Amino acid sequence: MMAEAGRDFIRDIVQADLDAKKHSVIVTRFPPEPNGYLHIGHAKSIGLNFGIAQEFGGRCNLRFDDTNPTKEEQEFIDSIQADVKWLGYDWGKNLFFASDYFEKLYEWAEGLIRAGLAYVDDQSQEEIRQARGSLTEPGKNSPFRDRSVEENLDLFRRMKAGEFPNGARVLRAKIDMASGNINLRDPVLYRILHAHHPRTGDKWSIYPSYDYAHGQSDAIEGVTHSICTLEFEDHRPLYDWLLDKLPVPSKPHQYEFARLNLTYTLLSKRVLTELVRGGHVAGWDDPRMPTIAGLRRRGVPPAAVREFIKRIGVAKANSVVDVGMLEFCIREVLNQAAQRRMAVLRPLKVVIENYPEGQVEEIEAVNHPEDPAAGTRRVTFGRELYIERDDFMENPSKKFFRLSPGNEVRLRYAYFITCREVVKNAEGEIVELRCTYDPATRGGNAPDGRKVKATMHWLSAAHAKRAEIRLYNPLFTNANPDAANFTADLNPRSLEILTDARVEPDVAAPNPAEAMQFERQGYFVRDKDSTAERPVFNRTIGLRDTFAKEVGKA
RNA sequence: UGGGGCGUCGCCAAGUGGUAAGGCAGUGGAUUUUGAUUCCACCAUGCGGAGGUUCGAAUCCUCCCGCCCCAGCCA
Repeated sequence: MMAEAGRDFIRDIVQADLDAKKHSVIVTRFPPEPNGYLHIGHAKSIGLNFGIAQEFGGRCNLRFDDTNPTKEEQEFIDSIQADVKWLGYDWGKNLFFASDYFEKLYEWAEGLIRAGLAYVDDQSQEEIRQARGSLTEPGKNSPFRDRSVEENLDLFRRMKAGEFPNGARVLRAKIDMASGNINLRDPVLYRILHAHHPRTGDKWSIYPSYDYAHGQSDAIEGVTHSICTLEFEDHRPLYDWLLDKLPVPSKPHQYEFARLNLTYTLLSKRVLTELVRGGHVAGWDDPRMPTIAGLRRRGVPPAAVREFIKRIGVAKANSVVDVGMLEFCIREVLNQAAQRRMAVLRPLKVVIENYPEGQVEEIEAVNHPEDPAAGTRRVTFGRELYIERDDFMENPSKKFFRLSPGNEVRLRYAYFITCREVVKNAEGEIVELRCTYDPATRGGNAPDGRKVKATMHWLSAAHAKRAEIRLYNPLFTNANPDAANFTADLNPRSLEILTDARVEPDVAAPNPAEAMQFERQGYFVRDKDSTAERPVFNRTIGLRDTFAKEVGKA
């Protein structure tokens, strides 16, 4: 049932390299910058990198790309590790930081200067930008491009010593200001940043750029296949140039794949950060967020995320995956794993008129219809019950075969009941149903073989526990939300809170099973906001609902 | 209009010259004490377009069209 380990162009390359004996062991790495929480897009990269390491008997390093202290925080370093672990991946002892290599990177930079391949540029940021040219025009050489090695070395050392303010100078690679590839127009290797780094503190006042740090870090770690997203394709010539000029211990190769996009979802770090900062969601782990923390709190099992990652594949074409694909994977995993319980989200009282007042009985219910090993439990039946408001229609449409006046239905595991009377309040709202039951149908089958078209869930009014249930809908109303103006596409009904729901008593206990299916409703998990007197449940995902679809058509 | 990529079913995605995998969605049906699950069937004479090469082309060639990325001292 679970898909086989996928095959894709990157795995094909890895296999070919192995066949050609280019490497004895495959080394990959997942290199997040600790400037935010991980989201499902990162899960694709994690699944690819750790997956390849597993499948080909290699290893995958977790390396933090912490080269910009102005954006990075310990909180993110911690959350990222927790999220990768939760997804089910293990980097073992291979936890690294680009900042571990600052000393070596600096040494190599001096080497570049000595070789006449790098220079200190005194131009302002604006001047550098102007001189870079445009997409169609070549750039101009910096007036400082031909400084002597001695002067460059002196200046670079003083940059390191903290003698100059932020932005005063940069170290640039001397490549080609006329290159059609703008990344090769003397890219910045080091910038002055008087900033506190979460790991190196105030030791450094210059920091390497991504382009300078990344490939060299890969080389130091012996990474064989450095896998990143498409936007770095243009950086590969620079990646290779540096590896070629520097005395690195190994020669990694960079490969690029298309990042994940999902319908009704935005995955840019900028948008996610604004969603949190702007109070549009309750935090990085808000169950509506596409973050790993959000999915976890929502009740999505890690196996479902892994399954999803396998199913969507890896390619170079930009694409937008239907979020329905993720939902399918969640249901697939949960259907097998989740124990069944009954919960009434929007209660409607039912009084069984011919059931003896004060009488109560215990009825056996199975915990999982396809897994006898999950066992059974007892639910209490009595004269006063709650059923789902949606399960009753006073004037039923032709396709509605749940409860309606005069109609007989089955209460799951219990009895057949027939609706005899609808009780309304002064406003005309239905407040109670008077029904009768057939004692001969105990357990849910009629001895005379008579059939019923609907089976409904229910709860004893006296025994059910009150609970808060949170229903989640897509954060955006637009299948392809506008990242530049995302607030316009925000779904005002992304969160619906039901405060008067009822659940079986045991699910309200402090330590219920991880995920549960509330029968005929969907999959739910207990939320961390729960208290002893008020348990809270998140709806992870609803069940497939072809009836709702039918109603929608009409 | 410089450079780098990408275009195969509504959505993902295999395919690498021998006559279009698979999954999701959808549709029809069977089973069902969850309108769930499960099961079965259907769902691209067609591979962005036009030419060409070939016995044979999604795969090779030419031209064209469309989309994405790059002008941070972000990653």
